[in-house]
Amino acid sequence: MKNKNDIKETLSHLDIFKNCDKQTYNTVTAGAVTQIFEKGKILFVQEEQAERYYMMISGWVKLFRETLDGAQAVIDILPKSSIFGEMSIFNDDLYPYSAEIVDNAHVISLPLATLKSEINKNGTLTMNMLRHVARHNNKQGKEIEHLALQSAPQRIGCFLLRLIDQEKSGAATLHLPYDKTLIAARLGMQPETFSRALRKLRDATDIDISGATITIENVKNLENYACMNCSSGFPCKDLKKIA
Amino acid sequence: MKNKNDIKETLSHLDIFKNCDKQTYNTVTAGAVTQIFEKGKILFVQEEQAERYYMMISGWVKLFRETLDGAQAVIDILPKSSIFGEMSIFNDDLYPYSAEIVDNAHVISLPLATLKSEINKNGTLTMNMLRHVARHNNKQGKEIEHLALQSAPQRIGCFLLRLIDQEKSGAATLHLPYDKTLIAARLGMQPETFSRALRKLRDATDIDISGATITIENVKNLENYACMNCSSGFPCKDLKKIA
DNA sequence: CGAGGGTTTGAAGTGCATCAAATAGTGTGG
DNA sequence: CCACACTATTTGATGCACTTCAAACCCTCG
Repeated sequence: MKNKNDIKETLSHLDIFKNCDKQTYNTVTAGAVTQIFEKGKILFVQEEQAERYYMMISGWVKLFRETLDGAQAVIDILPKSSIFGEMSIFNDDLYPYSAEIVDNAHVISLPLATLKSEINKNGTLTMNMLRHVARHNNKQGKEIEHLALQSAPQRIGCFLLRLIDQEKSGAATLHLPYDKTLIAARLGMQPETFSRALRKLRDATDIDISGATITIENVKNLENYACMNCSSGFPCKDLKKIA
Repeated sequence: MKNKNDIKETLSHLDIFKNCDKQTYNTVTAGAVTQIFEKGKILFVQEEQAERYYMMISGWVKLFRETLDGAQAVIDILPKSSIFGEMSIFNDDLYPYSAEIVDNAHVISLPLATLKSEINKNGTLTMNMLRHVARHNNKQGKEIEHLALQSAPQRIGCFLLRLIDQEKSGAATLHLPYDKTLIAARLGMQPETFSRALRKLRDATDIDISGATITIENVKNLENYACMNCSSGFPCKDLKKIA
């Protein structure tokens, strides 16, 4: 359990609060509360009146939209230290997507109203929001490109590359975060396609797969394969930086 | 030919300059010049050092990115009163895409440097940029959804709906702006696919096609077909609002 | 051990891309 | 005004990638 000071400490690392003066910071974080949610919990649904925005401390959330015929588009699956729901202030105060916890999670939520009113008053905060939104923009741009130009195995490769932390030239081991069906949805493909595409990727790049654990001996190899028809040069650099 | 006052007048309608004080406005628009370009003119290429941003007065520009293997992804094709290149200030001052005139055009260009420095000083301008970027975000989000969930005929239908100005329930006539090959690229499909998909759309929705002129007797019909698996309800409302 | 969800595999279908060629349109110079 | 050249658009045939439907296989957990 976190107390008030812990919460403030955690929040202070967020991009959008960088360099903010004490006063503003205190105002904006005033209504913060932490909560624990289990897998399956729906935090909010799209088009609902937006009251609060959220920050992940641990666990994973799925952001998605549903179409009239019931199909679901997974927009993103966010790890810890990501924030979401904050874009509602530019969307007539309606959530632009739904959010569901997909792995037991610890989150902080904050009121949108104070953020919104402070943005109108405080220059630094506004600049931070601007930078934040602009980055998000870049990320989405890449996403569009990937959907249009990459094959299923390449999209998986790109996804794996973004999971690798260190920039080591040698081998890397990682294990997949949430379940494979979800990853498939995140990458816009069917579970079956994911399974087959992963095998194809293995055959093409000498990565090793055992269950949810993947070992990549030669990262460069994977980069060559995955980033071949991506415009942003090799390691999709911009995508990794962004929460 | 526009003189200095005409230019300022034109620019004052831009979203990003809304409500700005005289002082700021004059500073930011100081280096504005208008130019006329012919079809085929490349204004700038991706990753190039960004010095200026642009506003279309007439004609069309194509924004695109090229991948390592030479494939081209058309990001957007913008009509008059759109601005572009301005996002470079959040992209390390490099243009995030290339821009090519696709129809003889009249444009105003402005220096990025002043915009950037003013944004740091002026609250209203910053807020405007923020709103601008946030809208762009919404638009891109929809774009991703469309790529993932809509069929080729549906994407064309959606494109047509966005071209219809009036919200009349009856018939609507419109003619396609730039050539069909470009529309196909904009929608992420091959020209052949476009041609076939357009026929399929015609068969499904009773629209009438003769050359570049399209008559839609029953708009609701088209909406039903095109927006069926789109999450943003019927007439893709948000997309239309944005330049 | 047995139930149930996640994952893989197989077979068949669909949609879009690609290659190739015919056709329609457009602008040119004679 | 016509013939030619050139480009846009359409049409056909074929192939590949991903989806869909179905069934088997795991694996975990009660």
